[in-house]
Amino acid sequence: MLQRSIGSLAKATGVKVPTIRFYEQIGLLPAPQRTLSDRRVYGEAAVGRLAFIKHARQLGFPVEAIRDLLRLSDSPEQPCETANALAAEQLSAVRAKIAQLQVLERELQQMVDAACIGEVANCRVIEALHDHTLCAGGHQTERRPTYAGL
Amino acid sequence: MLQRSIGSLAKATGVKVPTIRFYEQIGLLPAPQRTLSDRRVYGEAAVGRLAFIKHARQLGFPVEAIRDLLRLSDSPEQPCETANALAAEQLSAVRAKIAQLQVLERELQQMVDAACIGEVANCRVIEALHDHTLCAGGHQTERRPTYAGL
DNA sequence: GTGCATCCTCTAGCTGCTGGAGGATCAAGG
DNA sequence: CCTTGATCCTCCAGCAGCTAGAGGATGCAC
Repeated sequence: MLQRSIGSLAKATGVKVPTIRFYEQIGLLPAPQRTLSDRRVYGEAAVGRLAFIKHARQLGFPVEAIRDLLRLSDSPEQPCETANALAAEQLSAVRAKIAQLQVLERELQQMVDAACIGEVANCRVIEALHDHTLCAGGHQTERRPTYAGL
Repeated sequence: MLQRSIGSLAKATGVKVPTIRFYEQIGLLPAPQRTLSDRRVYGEAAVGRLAFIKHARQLGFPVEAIRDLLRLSDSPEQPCETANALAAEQLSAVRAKIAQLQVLERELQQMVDAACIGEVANCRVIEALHDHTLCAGGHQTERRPTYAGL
């Protein structure tokens, strides 16, 4: 069977070497075997697992959710409701983020549309930032996002 | 003129006390006067400045951009092109983020639509994460975003 | 005077990596 | 055999933008 160094695994998956070590450290990737000189040696399974992680991260799943998804993936006889729930949760987090950004987009658009040519004293952008009442006021404070960093 | 404690300023602006101290530390807010017992004392100007910062943060402006905007706001005889440019830059950053999230939204939607009822072995969600070719592949790795954290 | 709120500084933690220091090891060329 | 450069190791610091806690000093009302 094929054995890989960490650099080879990095090339195969497009995940950087320090990131792979980081995933091992936080327990997303199992600690691999080592050579006599303490170098990590990976089998083919690691490629699949790391690709899974990478894909999930690209979709914005937080690490804790990926941990759950990997556990599920490792035990295929389990019911898959949890996986569905995690995906649904992530979807709604993404949608919430989009909606929030669209509010910002509208307000920024207004600022940019009203852009002045003169001095800062008459600048609409600065003015709008000073006077919150000029905007729709729809943007949120958004502390402690419930789910993903995104 | 009205003098405020840090707690009062926090209440007046909706910005938390440690955050105010943090803004002072990174130089967004000037260091205020102190009482004999070393407590911070703010004037009314601080309310306006902090509200400005809060609003800009809500709009997703990164701290460095806010620093620039505050400098501009402090010297109203300057031309306001920089302010316009910062707003435009922020707008395009927000738009880019929205576009990226919409790609994720579509892919997650597909996953959720295909959600299975049985075991993980047949779970579409897990399968989609394993097999990148099942999705549009449009999502980016998005390392080192050029502008805002958002 | 007693108790609680508020303030102070300092430090560490959050997420998800990224990069560097300082050193060991490996493989290839001369 | 020796050198060179790539790769590997561990550990630690840093990014953004806060947030929270320790441990202690005041302030104020009853």
